[in-house]
Amino acid sequence: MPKIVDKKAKKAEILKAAMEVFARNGVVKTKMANIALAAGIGKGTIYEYFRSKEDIFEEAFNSVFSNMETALLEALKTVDDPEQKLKILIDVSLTCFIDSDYDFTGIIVDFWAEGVRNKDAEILKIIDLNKIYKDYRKLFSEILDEGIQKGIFKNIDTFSLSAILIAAFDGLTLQWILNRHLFDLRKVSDVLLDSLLNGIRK
Amino acid sequence: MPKIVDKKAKKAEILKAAMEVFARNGVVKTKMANIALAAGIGKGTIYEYFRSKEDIFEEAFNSVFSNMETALLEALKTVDDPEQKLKILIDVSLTCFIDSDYDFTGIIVDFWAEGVRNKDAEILKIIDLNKIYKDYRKLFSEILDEGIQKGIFKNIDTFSLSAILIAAFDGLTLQWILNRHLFDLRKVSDVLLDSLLNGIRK
Amino acid sequence: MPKIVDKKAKKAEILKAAMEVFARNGVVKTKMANIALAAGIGKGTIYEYFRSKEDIFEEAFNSVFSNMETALLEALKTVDDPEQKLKILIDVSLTCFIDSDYDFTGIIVDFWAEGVRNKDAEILKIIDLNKIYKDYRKLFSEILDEGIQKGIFKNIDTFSLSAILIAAFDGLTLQWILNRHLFDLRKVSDVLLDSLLNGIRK
Amino acid sequence: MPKIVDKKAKKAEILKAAMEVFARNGVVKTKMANIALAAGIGKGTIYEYFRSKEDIFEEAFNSVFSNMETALLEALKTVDDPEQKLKILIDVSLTCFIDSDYDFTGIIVDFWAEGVRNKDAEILKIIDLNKIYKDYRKLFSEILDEGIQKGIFKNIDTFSLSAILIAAFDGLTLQWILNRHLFDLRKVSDVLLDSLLNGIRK
DNA sequence: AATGAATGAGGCTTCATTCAT
DNA sequence: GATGAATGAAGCCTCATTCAT
Repeated sequence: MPKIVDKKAKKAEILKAAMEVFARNGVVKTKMANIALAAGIGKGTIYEYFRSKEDIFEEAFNSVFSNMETALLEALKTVDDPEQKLKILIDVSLTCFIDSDYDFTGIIVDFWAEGVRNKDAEILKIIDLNKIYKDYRKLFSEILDEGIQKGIFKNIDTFSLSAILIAAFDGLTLQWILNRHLFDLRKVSDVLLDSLLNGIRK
Repeated sequence: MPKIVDKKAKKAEILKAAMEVFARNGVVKTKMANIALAAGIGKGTIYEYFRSKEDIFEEAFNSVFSNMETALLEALKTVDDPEQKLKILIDVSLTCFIDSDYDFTGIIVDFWAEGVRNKDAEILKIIDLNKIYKDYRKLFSEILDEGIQKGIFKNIDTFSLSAILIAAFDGLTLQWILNRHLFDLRKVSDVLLDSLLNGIRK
Repeated sequence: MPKIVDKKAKKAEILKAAMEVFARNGVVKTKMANIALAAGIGKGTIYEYFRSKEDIFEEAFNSVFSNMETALLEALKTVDDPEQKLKILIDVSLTCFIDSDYDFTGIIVDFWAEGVRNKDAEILKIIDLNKIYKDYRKLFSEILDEGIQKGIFKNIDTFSLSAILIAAFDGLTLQWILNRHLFDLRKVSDVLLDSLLNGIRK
Repeated sequence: MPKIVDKKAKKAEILKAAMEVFARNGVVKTKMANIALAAGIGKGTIYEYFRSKEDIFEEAFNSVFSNMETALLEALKTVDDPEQKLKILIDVSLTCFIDSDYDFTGIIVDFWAEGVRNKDAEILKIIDLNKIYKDYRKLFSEILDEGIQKGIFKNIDTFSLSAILIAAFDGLTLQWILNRHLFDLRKVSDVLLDSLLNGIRK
């Protein structure tokens, strides 16, 4: 009988190793040999679990964002108040970036770079950053709409506000990545949300 | 009698060609041959003006941000009112992104990705995105401070506000890059600035 | 009590599977994994019966030609008349090519290619196409000699005639492999043999 | 000014080197490194002249057969008599095989093997052995038809005869490749043609 | 000064073979 | 005996850089 291996677990292990290397060196500069070394396996073994380097990237990408989405939707179920929902949305998003097992903030910028560059290419179907932002904006605007319906928020342009809100958090994260000692991302984010809520509360 | 060549002009020409290709294809996917073709010269000639591909990237990076800084400082001289200064700051920044001779929004994300990744490396001295953001925040916060001093603005945390403002513009630009038909970047930016000014005006 | 396996039978099974895949895809393009799959066993198991891929090829090669030789010799026993013997020789040869359980005409060309290339190498002892042709020519020329002795055939150069006869059948088979709808190999072969017999009969 | 190179000549040089290695080791077993070594250039240089290994194979293939066809058609112009034409056809064909600058009999079998295997694949358009045989048969049958029309030959099945004739020469060449000392290919070929002509002359 | 032909280090991927179970 | 997970040697190809002209 052959060695029994939990293929799923091992694949996840390799993926984790790959993402660590991606985060450290960037996707393009990451060599299959690096991933193999990081995963403690041979180069060839990677191909037992992934078809290609691009395949790894794709799975890493999907993993990050689907994990995030799952976490977001899960967390949203726990509360009912729109203001609380917004707070949760930001909190969970930040947790994904900051408190992850390993540091994958760096990888996100790479994903951005790759996603932006490939916005017209065929990879678009795989790494469709545009769709991800669309979904993310929808998540925000639905909460804002709900708040308006419930009479909590003023009658604001929820689309623009969602875009701006997401933009601000993205941008803050970027600056924070560059120098984590400069400010407490969570606190500044809270300030941002509070200012926003102050501005839109009836 | 040797051929007389304006070395500086030719170098600038090559750099411009390089940035066009960078913008179109991304830094990593850009080959020296592409740059040579775009510049209408031979591959070897590039090395008469640049030491390496990385050297070109470095100069491109510096060129973008020093040009932007020059443009910003120049424009700021023309007005006195802090609110006008903020408006100008946004306006010129956007112009750099949107209305440039050639589209270099894509290149920016590459710069981000490269800058973020190299935050700990020795290239840091060359591609020091952290410093660039620091300078940029300073530019904003000085205007905000000026407004506070002049009694126009409330007594706000100018550091955080600068960071948030820049963040929002960065993030909006990113979303806009991904789908330019989604919104008018200039208009949404105006909305953002107006909301901000409304919130901080005395 | 260890599992009892008829090693010979299983080896033959694997060989058969290998030859099917060889015939379908060519020797070089055939992977050990393909053979294992076709044989319904694990990759590792192949190595319980064969030392290497080359070993399989060698056994396949020998199997084809020794089977053919056995079949030829067996069939020759049933008749006495030289003309009938020639007819049988052709008939059985064609049967080996055409009516085999599985199509192994393709594999033959591979054998040719490999045999020709290795005519000077040490594999020569194993895949000695030259010897095979020698034996085959001998088979023909002995029948022709017998015919001459019996006064049925003219006093011809039996060596050359054997070579030419075999050559013609090989070549026809090749053309037929390339386009089986072009002609009926068996009929054209009959025509060839008839013409020959007409030419050499006393 | 850069080094001036006769690209066509160099490409031909590389192709020649490649064919020598193909002939020696077989197409599949030939590595780009072997070709580079044989051509006295670096591995990378090959790619300045050929797109891929397959491209080299294709050009080699076409070169062999188009050269042969050119030589055949050229030679046929010099004579008028159908019998002479057949003699010339055989003579030039053999010259291509035997007296070539370098030994490319081996490569032919590889081409056969490759052509036969790929008879259903997309390479078919490139290495269409079937078409080559068709053309070759046409060449023969037109001469035979001409002979019939001129009243020199009996009213024979020219298609089958062409196929058989080509087959016999192919097959003889194969046996001769395996052991060149066994017989004089040219003499046996003459014998074959003479027998044939004897059989079909009115 | 300018060039582009030449290169080889280095990357991705394949696959025959091994070996722990 | 049987297996298939693991492997690394080896192959194809790319491309930044060099250098002879």
